[in-house]
Amino acid sequence: MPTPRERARERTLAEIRVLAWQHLEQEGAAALSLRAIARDLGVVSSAIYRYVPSRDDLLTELIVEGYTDLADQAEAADAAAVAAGGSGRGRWLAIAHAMRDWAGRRPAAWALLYGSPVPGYAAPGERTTPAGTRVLFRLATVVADALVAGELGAGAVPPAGVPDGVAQDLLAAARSLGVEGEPAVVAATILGWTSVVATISSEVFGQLGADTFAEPGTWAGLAFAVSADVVGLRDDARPA
Amino acid sequence: MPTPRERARERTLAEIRVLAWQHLEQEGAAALSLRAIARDLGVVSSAIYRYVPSRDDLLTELIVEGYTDLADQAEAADAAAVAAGGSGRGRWLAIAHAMRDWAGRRPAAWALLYGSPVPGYAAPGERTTPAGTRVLFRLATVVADALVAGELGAGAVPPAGVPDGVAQDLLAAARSLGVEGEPAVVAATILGWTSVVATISSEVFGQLGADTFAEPGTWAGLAFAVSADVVGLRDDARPA
DNA sequence: TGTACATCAGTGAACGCGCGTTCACTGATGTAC
DNA sequence: TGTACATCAGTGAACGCGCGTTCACTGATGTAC
Repeated sequence: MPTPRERARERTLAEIRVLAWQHLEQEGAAALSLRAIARDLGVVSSAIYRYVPSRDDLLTELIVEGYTDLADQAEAADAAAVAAGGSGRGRWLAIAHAMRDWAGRRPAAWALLYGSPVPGYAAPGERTTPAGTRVLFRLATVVADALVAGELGAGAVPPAGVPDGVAQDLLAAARSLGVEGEPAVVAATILGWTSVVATISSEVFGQLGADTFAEPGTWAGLAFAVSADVVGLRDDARPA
Repeated sequence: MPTPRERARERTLAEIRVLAWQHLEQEGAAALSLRAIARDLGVVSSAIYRYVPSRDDLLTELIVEGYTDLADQAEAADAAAVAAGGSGRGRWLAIAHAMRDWAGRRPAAWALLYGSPVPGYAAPGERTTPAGTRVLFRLATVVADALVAGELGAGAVPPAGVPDGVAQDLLAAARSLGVEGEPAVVAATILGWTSVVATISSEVFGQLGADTFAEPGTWAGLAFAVSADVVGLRDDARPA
């Protein structure tokens, strides 16, 4: 049973995280400041150091939290698709849309994870990688399941099209995620994932021009469908 | 004929731009500081204001310069491909590789153009858009030329796959670039371009894990080839 | 060619702001006897 | 149940740093007569 003091500490820590995310959403990662958080917390600036070792450490924690939240959403969407009897393509699209929804709700969090690096800060890989690879791992699982189920058609990467060196690297990368697969399939999965991330980023960062699409969701849907094609995930309704 | 004073001014302005790029390359856009530039210029901080109206204005100038330099490279690569009798696919790949080379040489410049937005700064579209759309325009031209030459096979976007609303938006966007085309072709072009940009960004920003690929260039080559497939640019040697 | 005036680059001080982090301290909460 | 001590949240002052921008100024360079 936690003591009152411990519960107060937990509450304060949670509030710090909430405030940190608010600042991040409003001013971006580079502007995240412990002093500003202390101000909002109604506490003198040095008091923050009772809860957070340093600014960079807080940033790392937020990154891990962001990856975790995103992955939770993506996995929940996938689980729902599986429960509804969705095909591999359906699962892929469900994950992509869940990622996009998340990014739309938390644009600065998306920028923190998939935007340009924060100047003067290097994320410690050993803390961020486990959470950071969860979504890609799930997508790889979807593809692996589709392969087993015989749902995987020809993707955009011909088996003979993967140079030897790249094939080696792909197999190693896949193995480090705990999945196995043909180099061409792994390559197509990574390309598809890159394409999903890029579609979302271009929308969140406004790179296509903010007013190009009246309904960005429709455009994203088209882009996601193409990413599924690239991977080779055909639907029953749309055989290869 | 420029007076000596005018020439000195030009030289100082040029030196300011060089120093600004150096700082950008080293610390990122958010850390770009007029005071630091003045220091490097060997001049008191306020003297910068004889040359630059404000920090944000300098940033805008650098963005335009970056887009311009990138587009120059891309167009030169395309022109060389044309001169060498390259196919549409060859031209597309030449442009993609030129973009990647440029990004490799100037990673911070790439981040400035295609990374997450600089906090607290909003680029004035009327100054950046003309330079910013040149590369996409060139790619669209390549696709249009390939269509005329009968080189354009089926892309990843089926003509019936483009929802009406999106088709409208695509035609409008294409027209604003000064090109015409079927919605499906325009959509595929934008998707291909997005994919090229994403491939380069993931490499420059280290999103795939810095050490995933022993030869990142080979991976990029594969990704670019797939992007050309998405657009429908088949080679003589690799018919659809 | 020489002089009077205008232009302009660069100076130095200042304003007001923000930041991360350390340190000795007060005073309340929790714990062991 | 009461007392003595340890733990810990929060204070307030300080260090040393950086930033953008303004302003009155000096002194050299350029121009018109």
